[in-house]
Amino acid sequence: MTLSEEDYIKAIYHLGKGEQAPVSTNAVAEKMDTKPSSVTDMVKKLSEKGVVNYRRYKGVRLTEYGLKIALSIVRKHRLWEVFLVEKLHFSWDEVHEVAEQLEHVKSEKLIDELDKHLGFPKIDPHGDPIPSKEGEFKKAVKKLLSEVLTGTNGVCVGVKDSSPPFLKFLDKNNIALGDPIIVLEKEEFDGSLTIKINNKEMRISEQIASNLFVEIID
Amino acid sequence: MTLSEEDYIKAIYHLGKGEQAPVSTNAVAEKMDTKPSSVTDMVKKLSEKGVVNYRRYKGVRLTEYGLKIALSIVRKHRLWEVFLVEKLHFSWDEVHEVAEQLEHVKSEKLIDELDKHLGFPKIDPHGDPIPSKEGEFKKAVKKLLSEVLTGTNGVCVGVKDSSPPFLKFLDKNNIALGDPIIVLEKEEFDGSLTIKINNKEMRISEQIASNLFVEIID
DNA sequence: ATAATATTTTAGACAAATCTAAAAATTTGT
DNA sequence: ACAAATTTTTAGATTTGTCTAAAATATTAT
Ligand SMILES: [Mn+2]
Ligand SMILES: [Mn+2]
Ligand SMILES: [Mn+2]
Ligand SMILES: [Mn+2]
Repeated sequence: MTLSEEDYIKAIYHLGKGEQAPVSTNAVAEKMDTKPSSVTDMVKKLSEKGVVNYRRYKGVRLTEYGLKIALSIVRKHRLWEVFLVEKLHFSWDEVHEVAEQLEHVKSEKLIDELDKHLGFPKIDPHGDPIPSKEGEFKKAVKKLLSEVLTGTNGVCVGVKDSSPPFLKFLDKNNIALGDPIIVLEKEEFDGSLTIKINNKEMRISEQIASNLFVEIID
Repeated sequence: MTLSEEDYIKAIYHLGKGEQAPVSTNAVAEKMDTKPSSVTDMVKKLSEKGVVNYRRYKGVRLTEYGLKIALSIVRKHRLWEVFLVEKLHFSWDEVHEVAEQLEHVKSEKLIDELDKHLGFPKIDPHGDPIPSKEGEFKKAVKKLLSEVLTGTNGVCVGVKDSSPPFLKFLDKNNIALGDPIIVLEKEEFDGSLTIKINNKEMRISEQIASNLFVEIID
């Protein structure tokens, strides 16, 4: 696969939320920052190659083969992210752009040895699971902070939005993955929350809460 | 620069042996495994960009700007080679192909941190010097084993040919960089040498000797 | 010096990935 | 149900990097 094909496959995978729903041409175009006409062309090519199922006007979805490819790219992307943070002291908001390039390097040995070098990590710096060589990973049981009940006791385990601005916001407010969180109060009016994190009380907006994943502790 | 442009710049650099001599179209074509007509096209484009000086039928040479770019690519290539050998347990004959891809990843921080992570190495696994961030490196004082006098006492410091077959040959015969070498005898007839390496006597062909660099110890 | 040979460039074509503008199909609203 | 709005596809053009075949230039040998 070319670099471009790989990026399309990954976009279709992410938009398909696992694999199921067919993905619209416009959705892919938006995610890839291209025009819908370009997507149509590429999707036809990927269909020829057996990577996706496509019927015009009906959207596109990965085949089993396509899903395998997608998972191998995601695996590479996330392993490189771990490498950048753990070994090269990147912060979690700086890794995406570089991993976006590194994920396309072709060498099975490279990625296997990298995996070993990193101690076979199971999640990336944003809390997302790293697929195994065989494409397996357990979908974490996590919920958006905005959707849990008042009084919930949990641990911060991931971010939905992993753009630099959001991640920098979390850093600035001393919120990191692994931190225990208690939801003290939910404000009806604007959806904002009062939480206790690291033994410190703070108030966060609905927008923040709906981009933070927690694992509930009972 | 695009990936392709970068590979052309690197090829012109290597063929130019430092920088001086103008490089022929055919030489670049051979090294890049393309057709001379493709080289002409690319060289025109690089000339527009100020990367090379080119006058038709007269060959091509890097500008000062072009040399800077070449050195930064060579730096990346060799740092990645060190990484692969030191951290990921690649053997020295496996690294070139992968470094050929990794050298094109764009991120200044990435390469600076990698350099630090590796302890600021000065040479790559094949004994070639790694340019500094500023493009400086000292040209090692090394000679081809085939060109030293009988009785010379030296240390194996590099290879001219770094293709897998040659490197595997050296591995198989227990010849590694850093090994002390004494030239016991030179055979007039076929240019073969009798050497003492690691306290073991062995005979090597002219072809081998002309691809091994030694640093002479007086 | 000139002919033969080798090298290099030009002209024209092609595949990949993209774009714009217009046409076709689908979806939505009344 | 049908008009309007939206989405998607097609047609045709563009850029990058490549190729083949032919023409131009340079080099070599007699
Ligand atoms: Mn990518
Ligand atoms: Mn990530
Ligand atoms: Mn390369
Ligand atoms: Mn090397």
